[in-house]
Amino acid sequence: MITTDLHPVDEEGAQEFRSRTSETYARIHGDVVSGKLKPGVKLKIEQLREEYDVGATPVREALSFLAADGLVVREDQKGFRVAEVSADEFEDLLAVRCMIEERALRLAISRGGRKWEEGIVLARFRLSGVGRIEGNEAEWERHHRAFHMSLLAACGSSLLLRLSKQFYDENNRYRHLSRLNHATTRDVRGEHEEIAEAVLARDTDRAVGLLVEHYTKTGNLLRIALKDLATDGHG
Amino acid sequence: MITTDLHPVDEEGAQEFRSRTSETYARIHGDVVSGKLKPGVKLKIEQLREEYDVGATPVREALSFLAADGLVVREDQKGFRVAEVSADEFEDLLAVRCMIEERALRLAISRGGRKWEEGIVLARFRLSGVGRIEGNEAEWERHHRAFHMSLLAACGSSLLLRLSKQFYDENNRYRHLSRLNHATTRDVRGEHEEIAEAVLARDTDRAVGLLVEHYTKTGNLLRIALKDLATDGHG
DNA sequence: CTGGACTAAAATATCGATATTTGTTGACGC
DNA sequence: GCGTCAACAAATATCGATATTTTAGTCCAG
Repeated sequence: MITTDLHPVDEEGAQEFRSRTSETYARIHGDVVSGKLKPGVKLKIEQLREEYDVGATPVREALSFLAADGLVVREDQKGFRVAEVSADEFEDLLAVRCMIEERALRLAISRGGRKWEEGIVLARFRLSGVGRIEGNEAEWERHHRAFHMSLLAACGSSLLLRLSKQFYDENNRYRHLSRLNHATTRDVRGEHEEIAEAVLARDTDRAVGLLVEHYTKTGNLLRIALKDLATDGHG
Repeated sequence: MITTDLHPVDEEGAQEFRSRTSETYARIHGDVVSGKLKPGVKLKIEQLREEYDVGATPVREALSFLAADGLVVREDQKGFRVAEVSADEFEDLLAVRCMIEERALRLAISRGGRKWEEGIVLARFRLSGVGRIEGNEAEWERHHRAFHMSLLAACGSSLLLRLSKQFYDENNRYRHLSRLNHATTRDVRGEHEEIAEAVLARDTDRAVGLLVEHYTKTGNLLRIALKDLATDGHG
């Protein structure tokens, strides 16, 4: 297992953290992904120190980790800032993500066993259960991430899983920044059902096709929203 | 540009660092990749502090960054240690790396222009110039990395480039750990020439085939060496 | 012996303070 | 005016010291 426990929660939320650094990492990570911390914003240590009520060391450590993740950019002697977004970067991300997840999904379908199937069923059930009524946003987000990861869980490659999670989060940031409601725009729930069915039926090509289409559809919407963001978002 | 300047040198070596953190990161990174710091060993802050003559903060920041890179593992309240290696992890790495580089190479060949070609020619020349006589190891390593990256440089995807570099380094660690001499075992120089020729001739399929074969060959040797490492390396 | 609980030592994680660097403002000379 | 440079202010990077947690060792009860 290459990954470190600094990474955000995978399944159940509301864990307790064993270090200030982990907690601070999770919080900043969440704030960047959710768009609360906007692209390009300067991340002043003193400010974050106060915001999260913690010392400078955990803040700097969390930011260092985030920098390697790609969500934050560091420049020596000039501190940290939230990574910029752009249409080009997004295209790049989407394409690489599709490639990674396709591979992971194919492997998972060929290798996955009973336990993997049950994980998908469970994740699908949870996701379908929580409507996106306001207040449940966070919970829906968590279940949505868990669902998508459950599909790949049995791929047998910790590297592919790590990358899938990382890119999921990065893509998610774009979605939030575009204020794209996701669930309201299309029949996302239906798409999830379809994907889950295809996967569980071991219909590999169909599953991959649906998954990539799922991402591409969102991508197309994001692409449009990004243009607006680029034009009026300067300020 | 998502990457941060903490990453190790890409082209010319012997740069000066603008912060203790960068320098410490580069040094630890080098020591892990070169195998001087062996898999599983505990990275005690105090010890590193002394070794690199630097405070605790830069050390911890560098380690946090390395943890996200995957070269180091962190466990809350238990500090850092060098990431373990295993045959399985290596297979995983090799497979993902081939996929990533294949994509990057195809894109580079289709998109690359005059400048990209010149970069390859230059890198090939430099690599061929420095024989692997003892003492030149470091220089050869640098040119070798630069050569492989020059092939992909024009792929147009900063993400693919970032991943390629990361996986190159990780693969390189396995090579060093296996004490595989690389250059002596096969006609590696010839392979590099062949690859460069195919790439410059824009013979995409051949280039990809050669590159993947190049990695796979090394992989096969590493696989053997790894078994030995696993059996007698316990100590 | 064996195992659990307590103690001492080591190492981590964290804070508060300081030195260095960068950014900014405004006076001065051209 | 306009660029330049110096002093000041802000922020970063870094250190040294402290609190907390883990680890190792030891002693006794069973």
